[in-house]
Amino acid sequence: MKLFERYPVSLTNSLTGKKEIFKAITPGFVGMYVCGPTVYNDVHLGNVRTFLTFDIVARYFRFLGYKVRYVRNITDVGHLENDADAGEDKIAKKARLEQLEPMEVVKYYTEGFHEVMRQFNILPPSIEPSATGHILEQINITQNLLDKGLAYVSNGSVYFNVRKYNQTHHYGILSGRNIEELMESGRDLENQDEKREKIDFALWKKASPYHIMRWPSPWGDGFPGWHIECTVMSTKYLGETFDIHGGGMDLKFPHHECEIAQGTAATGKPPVNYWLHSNMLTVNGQKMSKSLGNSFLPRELFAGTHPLLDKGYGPMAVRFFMLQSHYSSTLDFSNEALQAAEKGYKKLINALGLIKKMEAGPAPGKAETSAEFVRLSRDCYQTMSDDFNTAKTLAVLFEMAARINDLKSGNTKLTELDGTAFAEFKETYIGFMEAVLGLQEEKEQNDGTLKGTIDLLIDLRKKARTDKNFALSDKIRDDLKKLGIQVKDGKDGEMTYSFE
RNA sequence: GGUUCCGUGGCCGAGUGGCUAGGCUGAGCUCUGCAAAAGCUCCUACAGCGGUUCGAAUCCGCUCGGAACCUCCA
Repeated sequence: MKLFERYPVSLTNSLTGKKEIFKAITPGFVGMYVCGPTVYNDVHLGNVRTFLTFDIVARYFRFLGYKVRYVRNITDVGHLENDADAGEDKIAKKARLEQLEPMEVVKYYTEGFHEVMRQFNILPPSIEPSATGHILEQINITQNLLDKGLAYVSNGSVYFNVRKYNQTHHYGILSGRNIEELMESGRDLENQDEKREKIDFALWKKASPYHIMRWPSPWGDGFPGWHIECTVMSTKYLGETFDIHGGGMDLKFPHHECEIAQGTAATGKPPVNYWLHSNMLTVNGQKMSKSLGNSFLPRELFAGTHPLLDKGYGPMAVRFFMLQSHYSSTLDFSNEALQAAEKGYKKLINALGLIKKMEAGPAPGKAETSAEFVRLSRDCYQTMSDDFNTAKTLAVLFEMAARINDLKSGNTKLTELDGTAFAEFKETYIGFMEAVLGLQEEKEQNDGTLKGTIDLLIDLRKKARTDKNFALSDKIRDDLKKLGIQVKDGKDGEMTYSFE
């Protein structure tokens, strides 16, 4: 029996607002699309949270034995400033401001994005398509929608006819809106006389003579609208209907709503079975965003240079911090919370190091103790299968860590466990820590010289303790502590150390 | 104004009808030459008011407070 049959995953589908049992379109396979970054600027921590959420989703599905095709795009054209149809292209604007080729902007920030993903141990997707690499497909689907009468050409641009679509489908199905309300509440924007209705959105935009990003099309030189790229790239690599579409909560409307409308209009089928939305990272209760000026850059966080931080935090501590809450809840970012997370993270990592070195004997062990270890192992699967509840899973891992420390200190003897129970426990703890949650040891910044020097001091301290020269042994320990190296005395004279 | 969500112990945060979440902090104990680490114990909460129910943090209503979306945003 496959793991995913034993621990079926339930997830909250934004489309229905309910928790549903996940059923793959093709048994054993998962197709997932996630809206990636627009590469016109540095990614901040709020962005990281979303990509972390779906990293966990992909990792867990794989861990359960699914074959996952995870597509996450790079938006390198078409994402407009201010308003989806009247503003300036974000990439083009940045390129103009910095006097760069658009592709220079794109390359620079794409690499920056990848570097940040690596630092947080967020695994790369299976396919990372870019919008500019799919101009033809975007033109084709736009033509398709025109042919079906669901789009219209206006002054060299092409717009999706929302009202027409709404006659046979529900525009607003995802965000719980109806077009009458939208017509009333939407803001009146300038330069929109090209559109028949203000809720219509651009599939293709005509390029002004000065616009630097442009492609020829049946409607003249121009560039694709924002929403269409995701429809094109998701269906191209995952099929007309695929399993999961993810993204940040703030993309639910209008972006994902438009994707549903376009996709459904083009193929006659709903594009996605399960919509997943990750909630926002907040600072003092407010959404972290570039426009509000309250965003943190990863490098500010690592170095501790942001005014709101007392010190720097490693990417793994931050990863742990984010995993302590459920992806569907907002998470408030604060110095205190981060400090607490750092300590908790170290506890789990310490236990990870310990259990890796432990081996159980073939002894039959005590039934009661063995049963508890097995129960904890299964709880990990149960909590993760319950809508990827990483917070609950961490709670189980903390219990497991306590048991590991018991084994280390001898409170529980390894011989009390039967071999299979211990093996399952060990495999589960390591698997959930590393493969599922992606928590690993922070990269040590020390080299061989430092390590050798510390080992020498430790040897001297051992000698001093054997000689009962506690003044000297304490001095070595205290002075190392001042340098940020914590020496711990174990039983039978062994010593370990860790960096703080 | 419309749509949606949230308000949990000193702090962060799970939890959607009955059973200890967990982490951090603080106090105590055990272990230790002393520490650290670790284990154990304690501090035990659900914004307010009303209702449903044998029973509610969990369902319903109202009030107060906060947030997101309706404009680019992960």
